[in-house]
Amino acid sequence: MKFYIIDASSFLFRAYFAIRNMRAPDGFATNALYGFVRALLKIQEDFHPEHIAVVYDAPSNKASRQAIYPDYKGKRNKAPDDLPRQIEASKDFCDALGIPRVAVEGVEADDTIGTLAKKYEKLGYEVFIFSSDKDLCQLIDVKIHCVHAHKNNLLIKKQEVFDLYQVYPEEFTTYLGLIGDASDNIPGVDGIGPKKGAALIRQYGSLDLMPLSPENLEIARLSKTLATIDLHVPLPRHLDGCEKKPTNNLMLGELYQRYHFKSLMAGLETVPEKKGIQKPSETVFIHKVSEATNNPLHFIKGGILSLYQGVHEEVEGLFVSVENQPIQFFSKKDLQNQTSIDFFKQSTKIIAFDFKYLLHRFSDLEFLLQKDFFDIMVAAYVLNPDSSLKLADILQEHANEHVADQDASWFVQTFAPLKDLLELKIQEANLSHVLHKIEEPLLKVLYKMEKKGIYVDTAELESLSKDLSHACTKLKHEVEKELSHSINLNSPKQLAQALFDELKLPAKVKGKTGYSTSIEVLEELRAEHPIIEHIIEYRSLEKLRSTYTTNLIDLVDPKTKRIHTTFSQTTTQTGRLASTNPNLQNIPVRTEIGNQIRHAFKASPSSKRFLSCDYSQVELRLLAHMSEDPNLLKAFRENLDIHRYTASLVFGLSMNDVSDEMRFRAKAVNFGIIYGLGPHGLGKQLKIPMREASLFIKTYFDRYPRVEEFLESLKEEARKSGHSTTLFGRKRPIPEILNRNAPIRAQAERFAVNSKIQEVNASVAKNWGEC
DNA sequence: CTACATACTTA
DNA sequence: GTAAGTATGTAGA
Repeated sequence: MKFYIIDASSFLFRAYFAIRNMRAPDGFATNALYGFVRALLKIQEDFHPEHIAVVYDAPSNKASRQAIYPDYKGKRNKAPDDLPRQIEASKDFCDALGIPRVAVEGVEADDTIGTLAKKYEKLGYEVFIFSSDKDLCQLIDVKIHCVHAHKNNLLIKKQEVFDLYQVYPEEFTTYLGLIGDASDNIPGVDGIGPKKGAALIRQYGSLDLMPLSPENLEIARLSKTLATIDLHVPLPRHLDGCEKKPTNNLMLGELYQRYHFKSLMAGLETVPEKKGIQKPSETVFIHKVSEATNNPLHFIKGGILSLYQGVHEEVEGLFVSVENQPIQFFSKKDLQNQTSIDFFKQSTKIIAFDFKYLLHRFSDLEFLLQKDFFDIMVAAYVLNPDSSLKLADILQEHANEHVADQDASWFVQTFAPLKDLLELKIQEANLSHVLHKIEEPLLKVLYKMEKKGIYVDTAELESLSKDLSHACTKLKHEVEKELSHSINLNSPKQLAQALFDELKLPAKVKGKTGYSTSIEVLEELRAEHPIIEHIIEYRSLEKLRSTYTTNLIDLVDPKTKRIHTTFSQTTTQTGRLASTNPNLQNIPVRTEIGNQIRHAFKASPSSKRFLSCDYSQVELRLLAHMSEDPNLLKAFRENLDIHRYTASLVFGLSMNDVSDEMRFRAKAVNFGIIYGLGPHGLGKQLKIPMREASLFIKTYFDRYPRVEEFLESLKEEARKSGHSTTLFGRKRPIPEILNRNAPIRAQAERFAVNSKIQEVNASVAKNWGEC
């Protein structure tokens, strides 16, 4: 037996903000109403509930929470003017659809929902609560679940709550007590957010055991009380049933008419037909058929398989299209059976969208990596790194097909013709080498790297994390002592107020939201006040702590005890890779503590060596190669210190006479050149006047004349063709190169200069064997 | 909740 | 002054 509870305000509020400008002919706003009705219809269609209730707020002005904390729900009281009428109207729709409504006088919906859920749980029902209010997570129990209707009916059980928040449902009120809840105006403890809150609960369990100041403990307790749902609301006796009654079609039709819901009106009688690609007549469900018969699969000999990952009838799996065959669907479980595996083994070629991700998700099919494959996402990226890589957009752009629907079986049958189109365009654009010789071999390597993961010594990170925590707390206290009040140093807003309003330090740089407190600004203020030093140190340490210790530890896979990053092959404008979850490309290295973090990456206990390799000055070497500048070539041929050498040329001294300051400046120019930097930028970087910087750059080009010519040729090429091209033919559109607005044009020129150098670098790194 | 801004990390 | 990603806070939908 299942019982469904719907949180009316959650749906109404959400729709109110999500849908714009919807009105009935008489001017009555209908945006929230429409979204709400759509949601009810969808729930009805998806779940066919027999026992169900829609719950409404009915708080009086003396609601109990306001008695405790006058500001409670302060923000929510500013409900928009045209919402209350829609809330009232929504009740008519419930009645027309035969769905019981529940509202208890003087009681908020949360409390009514909680009481109802517990009551029906006791009666032996499995309870599903539809709401996007996270407060309700505290109700989740073995037989009570929440459903996120806006996230494809995502079911939230105990474990999901933990996955989302790192706390269990029974700890949820404590959690809210700590972190607060902005939408309900529950204050929470200052400076404690989801991460800290969860960590405190993991470490100490209850509020009383936590190291909170008496003041904060008081706030946390009060907040917890406010966030706790009352499970003993007096329910009216007639609620015993909560049975769904038949829909009153006549009444529903009238309501649709009144509010002008034309699209829904159509739904009363017939289902509208879809346009575009013909929907396949049939999807064969392997998991159903294979149980019933012995020969379920549409076998192939040497066929091309199109694969697309998706969800069908609430089962995750793979849609497979073979020429002239019905679409076949394999659930994850199906893929473990040998007959299925044999089916895939017979194929000769695979067409997929994001093949690397697909293989991670269906690792039983890992062997497909050995086959000839074509990845639609990667191909579209090679053609144009700037365009959208969503499948629907690719179809639109390259095949002029409108597939707005997210129906996976529609997508998968477009793969074969789409592949032919993309392949043709790639040949025309001379990009076959990039796709087939660089990106496709790389995809396999990346898959293996991600799967293998990298070992990291978590004990070392834990210990660093503790040290950093202590150091940060101490620095924070020092700052608070000076200011004589508490402050959240992570808040630029609070910091700016303290520095520029309270301490009256000179504010210079302004951003969109107020005065900047960036590192450059703070460096300037160093001498002005002793706390600046503390703030600078806090900043860098807190960054290391939050991003590179705690977060990194969380990302160690419990099964493999290693970190498995995801490399994105299709993100950057220049052909570089990007790394996420975590980003392993920006592990600290510059500072002492940064280095300690990097050293936690080491040989795993079961291996002997950890090998680290790096190209030295690869971009400057490429610049030397492509420009053929004699001086730059000489420097690399003779293996000189390139920055020192540049300084000796620019300052007209022997290498031995170059001072550290001179080398520093030359280094800035060497790097700056690669980024297309001009006098303004160099001046800012080196803190010298623009005139001086300008002269500096001029001298630089005098000594490296072919470099100047080369950079100019890059801009010229972009002006002529509208894009940057590399040695291998990879292209990046640079449309603004002829823009009449000088700053925009200048930026486009910088893109043109940098893109080629960075692109060749990326291609060399991606596949040195082919270069 | 989502999107943006700020600040910081790397090559 | 190019190319990225993440944590955090904040405002507006």
